Amino acid sequence: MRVTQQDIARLASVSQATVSRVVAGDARVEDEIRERVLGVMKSHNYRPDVRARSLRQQRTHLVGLVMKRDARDLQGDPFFSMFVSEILDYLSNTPYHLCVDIASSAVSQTNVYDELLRTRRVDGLILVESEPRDNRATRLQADHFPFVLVGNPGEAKHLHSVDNDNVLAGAIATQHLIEQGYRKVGFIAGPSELTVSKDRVEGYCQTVSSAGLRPRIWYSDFGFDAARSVGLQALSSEDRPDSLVVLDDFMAMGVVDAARELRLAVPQSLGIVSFNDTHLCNLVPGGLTSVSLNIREVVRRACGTLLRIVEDRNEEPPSRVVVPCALKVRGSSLRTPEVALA
Amino acid sequence: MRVTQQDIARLASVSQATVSRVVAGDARVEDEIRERVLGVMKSHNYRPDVRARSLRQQRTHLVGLVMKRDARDLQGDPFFSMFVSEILDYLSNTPYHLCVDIASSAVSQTNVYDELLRTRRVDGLILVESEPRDNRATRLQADHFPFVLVGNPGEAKHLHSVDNDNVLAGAIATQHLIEQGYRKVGFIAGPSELTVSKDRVEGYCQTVSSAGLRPRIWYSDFGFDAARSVGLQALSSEDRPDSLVVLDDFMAMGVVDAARELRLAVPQSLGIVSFNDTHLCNLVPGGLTSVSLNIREVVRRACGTLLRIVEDRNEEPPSRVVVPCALKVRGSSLRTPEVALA
DNA sequence: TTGAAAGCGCTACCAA
DNA sequence: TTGGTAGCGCTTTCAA
Repeated sequence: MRVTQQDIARLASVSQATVSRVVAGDARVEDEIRERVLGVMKSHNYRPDVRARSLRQQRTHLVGLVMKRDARDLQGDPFFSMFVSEILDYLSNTPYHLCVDIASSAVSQTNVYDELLRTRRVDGLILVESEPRDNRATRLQADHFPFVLVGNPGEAKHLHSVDNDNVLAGAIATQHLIEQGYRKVGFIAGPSELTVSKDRVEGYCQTVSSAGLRPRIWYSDFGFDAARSVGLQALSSEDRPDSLVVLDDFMAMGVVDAARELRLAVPQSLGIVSFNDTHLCNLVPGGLTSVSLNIREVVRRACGTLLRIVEDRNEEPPSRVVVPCALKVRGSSLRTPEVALA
Repeated sequence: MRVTQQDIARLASVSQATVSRVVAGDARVEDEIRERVLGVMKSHNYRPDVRARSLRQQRTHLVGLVMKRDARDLQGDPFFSMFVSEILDYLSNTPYHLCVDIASSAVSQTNVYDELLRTRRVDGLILVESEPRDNRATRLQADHFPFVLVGNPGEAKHLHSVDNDNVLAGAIATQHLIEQGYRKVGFIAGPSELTVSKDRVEGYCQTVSSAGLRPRIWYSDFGFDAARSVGLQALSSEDRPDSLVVLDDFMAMGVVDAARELRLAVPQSLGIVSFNDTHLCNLVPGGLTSVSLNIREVVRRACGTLLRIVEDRNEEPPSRVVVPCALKVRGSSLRTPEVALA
């Protein structure tokens, strides 16, 4: 059977309350007694039961991550593993653990929300990839539930969020291609409801317009295969773009593959810029130019905020953190490679 | 304040025990009363508190995944995201959730073990990438704690495990290269203590020996960069191998990059075969030949077993499941491409 | 069929 | 400084 504080108390001839104090590191315990209790705890390999503690303290020391995407789309997506491993890295220096869930449909999403939060399974949530009219956030707020949105809160102002300026990111990517001399700059976006996608498209549109160019936009699902087939379609169209901004590295790899199939040389016949700056960028011959969103920093800020508002029971006023992004130029967008070497 | 069964009971003019029965779906409640209680529950948006339930039932409905690797190595590793997303996919049809942790050093590993298990944070564990002398398994067994090892249990027989036959997998990869006419077949392994690595090396050694060839083995850390530099080293050696078996796809990408830098054509001057058959395999021009370990099946069997032994309190006798693996031939190992097209 | 009550293991309050 | 004790919200006997 399991060893409880009651058992330790009996064996050390003290009250259970005293054992609790020793566990909590309370100073008001005589050294001699403390030693005795610690000795018994050690010899019986005692560890407190977090379930009881959670119930009592109204705190589980668990934070939830809800990815809003189909599990199959996540397959091999490096953004996901970067994101998760950065969270784990951050939490490993705290008493918190991570509970991951995934929700694709709106229904399962509400279920996850209910199961995770209303049941008090987790103390707080990290939300990613919100839609503009995201009812999750509204519901969480109504319940005064601690959460941090990684993404653009849009209209919803009174919430904690950490994000890049994705309009800017889209603009940076586009501007770079234009500066490299591309004139038919296209954009392969993600699902059209997503704010990340919308924002980058907006930055893209502003930039091509300013340059007197015409926008060409294609929407694709996430993932290699989806982007690959949309890429094939885009590159087979009559008015073929000479360069593409692609929503993320993984999708960009699909586009690279499409270009390969159509025997379009990158970057000569097709310039490519994407986002996230994951390891994938080094896998393309010559490298894939990508806008680094500094995911590590985004995650650290998000986790930091979340733990703070969890600890102070959501008293802290809503904050919005914008993490700067930066273009990482590699071969896929360099029509003039000698410049890169300079 | 939070709505409890007590509140519902008062509002519905019944006892708290009756509310509990309604929640549990107990048949012994009069229909009229059930309706009334359900009505109050709905109108007050009641959800049971899993913390209290966990304490009472001695069950958290949480399973733990402990990855034994440095968080930074996980960056962008598609194996990780495949593994996790398959688990999430499986669990989404069950009342269980996933708690992920990561441990690099032996110390942090013991901490994770203690924190997760002895504190009863999770009901059971999935262990991956064991070393041969893995004390985690021994400790877990001593405590009669439900867990499933994904990997080779080695000497430790009396535990649940799910695995591929990695000796066979190593042999299949090697045999394929030999059949393709490569004669200096090398192996870039992972950390030498790891059983996966050991087993595949063993299969490799057996196969090259049977073919009258000499083994050439290099050890590398996980990850793209580490494999890349070991690859550079291997391919710069005097007695350069004409082909390489690489421990996983991600590392293989590093080797591909190394080959590119050394201007070695794949597959003409260098044949490559790796393991896992992740999406990365399609990112290499011509494709990367890889041994599919059928991760989805491995995960499903592991989760299935784990939930069974969690539910029956570890009564089920230890089982070992071996999931078959299969070679997926792509361009990186095909010296005679026309054969592939046939 | 229903309610009263015990208790899961812990924290924290109040007395002594 | 220590012990007694009241819950945290729930499930599950045991009586009624």
